[in-house]
Amino acid sequence: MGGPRFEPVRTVRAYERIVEQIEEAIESGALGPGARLASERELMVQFSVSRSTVREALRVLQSRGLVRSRPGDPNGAEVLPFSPAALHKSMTTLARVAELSLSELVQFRMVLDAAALLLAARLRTEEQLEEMAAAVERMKEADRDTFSDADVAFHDVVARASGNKLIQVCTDVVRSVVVGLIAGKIAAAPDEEALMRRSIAHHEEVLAAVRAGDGPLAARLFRRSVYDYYAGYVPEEERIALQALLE
Amino acid sequence: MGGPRFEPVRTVRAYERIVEQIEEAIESGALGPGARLASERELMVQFSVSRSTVREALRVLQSRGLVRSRPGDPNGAEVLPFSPAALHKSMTTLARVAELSLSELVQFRMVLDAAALLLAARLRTEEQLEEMAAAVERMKEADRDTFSDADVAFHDVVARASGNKLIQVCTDVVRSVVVGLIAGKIAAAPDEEALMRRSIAHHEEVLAAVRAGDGPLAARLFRRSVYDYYAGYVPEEERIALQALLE
DNA sequence: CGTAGCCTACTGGTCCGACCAGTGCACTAG
DNA sequence: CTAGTGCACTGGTCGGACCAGTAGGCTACG
Repeated sequence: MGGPRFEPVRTVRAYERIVEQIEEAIESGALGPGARLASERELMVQFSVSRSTVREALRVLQSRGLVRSRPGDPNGAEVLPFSPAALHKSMTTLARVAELSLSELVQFRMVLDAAALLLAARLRTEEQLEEMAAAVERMKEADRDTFSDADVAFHDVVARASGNKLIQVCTDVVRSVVVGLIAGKIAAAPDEEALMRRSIAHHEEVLAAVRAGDGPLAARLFRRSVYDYYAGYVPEEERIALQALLE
Repeated sequence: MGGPRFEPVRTVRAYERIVEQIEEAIESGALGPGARLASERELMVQFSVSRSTVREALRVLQSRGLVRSRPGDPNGAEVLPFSPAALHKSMTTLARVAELSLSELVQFRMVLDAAALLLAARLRTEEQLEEMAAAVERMKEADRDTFSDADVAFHDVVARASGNKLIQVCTDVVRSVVVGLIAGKIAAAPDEEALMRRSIAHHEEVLAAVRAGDGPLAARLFRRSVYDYYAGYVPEEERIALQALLE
């Protein structure tokens, strides 16, 4: 004992090394969006591996949303601009295997969008205010199908105005996961017409608060709005958890 | 014109179909954690595809953190319990390619952990309060290396006490991404000793607020604590964005 | 001379068969 | 009965093959 300290060696697969290298090139910016990787047959020469190994690496990169392959493309795989698709996928998986309840997701949305409003109330530009107002107008004239589009547009502007890209992406992801979950239980929807009218009124109040620069008020109003909108979908015993965020 | 409406056909690759099927089995619970998939050679019979195709599907599932393969394992791939590893990976990628600033990440942490505190102040059990207290005690006796472990432990209990698994996972992910980013610029660290003392004092105040059931106070104190701790790492022009959350 | 259409040289998707280095278990030799 | 060995599997990697696409050059026709 007391000899040289050996470290356990971690056998690392060939395809993982390839993933690491290409990933590094993309994340460091050496390969920007739109750039092309060499063809699989050329990559197998560059990496000195077989095509199977190259392909397994590309599959991983593709599942992470970093590249895309198209058959017949004379160039190799294309480097994609970042998209929250992978984040969305992970969160959807989380929602299913961890059995996330709707109330947990709605809670999360209340937290994130409220934070976005808090920041947006301070940092929004005049132009963004106009965009928000336009979105609310569209909500008024919308029917059942286009209503949520306008709703999304409103909150998208808010998220952008927050100046925090992470908040922007996450609000987007969470919102779509919630919508996906709601879609499954649309049958249980209460009176939609009344919900829409109420939601519009709330949005106008929120917009006014943002315009006035009162972030805390906007956040508070928004949480109330979300609660009102989703409470009908949430089992009664879970509503208490949502109310905890209303204060 | 006016003929039957045709929909564009999306060519779907064989390995994607396999991914879908296995994914569905896992997410629906038909295959729980610890369950074993058949061996690759058997799967290629079941799906009527070649082993390459099976392997590409498994690579994708593996990169999503759903299964793990080990060479020599007499059973097939193992179904893993959900881990936020995939979520973590996606967010790290986002941080790099979207060039997330440290302040954006810290901001996100302020928002999420504050929300966790807000909920925990209402829902925490006596036992969890004791865990939090124990973590703070460990912070007092810790040196530079173990300090952040105790810090993490404290906030982990809080996140658990919030009763929201999504918040729990996301706080964890964001925290480790922040730590990973900080580690790169540890050279720029200000006086750590003073930071630690101050952080401990703040944690005690937060704990007291949680014990008293005053969520808003706990959240406010926490945001201040995070700000004090990280402000030194953040470029001056970005601090304003953080201060917006202090109110 | 210009252009419409074909043709070829690529691409990725899939399949097959093979070999290697591990692992676990049954079987055997002590 | 136990210790040790070998076998029958596993996944990882390789090489070659074929197919269905695509893009762009080339040819033949107007």
